[in-house]
Amino acid sequence: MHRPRKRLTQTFFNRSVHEVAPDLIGATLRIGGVGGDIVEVEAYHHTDPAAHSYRGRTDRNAVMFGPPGYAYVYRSYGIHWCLNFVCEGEGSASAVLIRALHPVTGLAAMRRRRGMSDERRLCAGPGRLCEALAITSAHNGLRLDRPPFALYARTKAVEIAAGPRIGISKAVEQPWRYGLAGSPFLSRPFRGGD
DNA sequence: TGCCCGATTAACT
DNA sequence: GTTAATCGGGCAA
Repeated sequence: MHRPRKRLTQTFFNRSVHEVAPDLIGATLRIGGVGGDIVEVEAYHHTDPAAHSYRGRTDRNAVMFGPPGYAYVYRSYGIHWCLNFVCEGEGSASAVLIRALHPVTGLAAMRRRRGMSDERRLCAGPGRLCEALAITSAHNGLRLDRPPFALYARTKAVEIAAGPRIGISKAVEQPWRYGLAGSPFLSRPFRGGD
């Protein structure tokens, strides 16, 4: 006998990104039944110069200005897709970037989509993760508590590492990247020994 | 309008 | 270590 895992709903996301981001480490994310456990994320608050929402609303970032608990998907470098979860109250325009997963469910589909087999690299990076889960602009603005999304709270305590975010040029020293300490599925290790 | 840069990645040397 | 792929936003003109 076991309890069903707790689904993450709007209540979970209706908090500061700096609370939600570390709480997502160890949570389970599946899209269309394919996915795994979140091992790396980054927080982007609207007052943060590195956030897309910092300079105000545009067609691209409009979902960030809506209610929490929705997916914000954007095109990166004109090539890759990146997945974010919108947080805080409507209009706060803050989100958490999902950077890496420990692949668990639907490994064959992920390997096929990625064109490679190494589990450690299937979802180790925001663009790679979206390719493995077949996330595109079609997912932008979708609710996270309904299909095709399925999100569940972590079931065990985890050791969380924090450090500077990756690939940005503003607010580079803010330690708003969070990860599962020691995980082999991170896009990059944390300094000081993940 | 034109130009530069970016929450990236894989394939190079 | 470097580079190319490729597109939306921001800003100057």
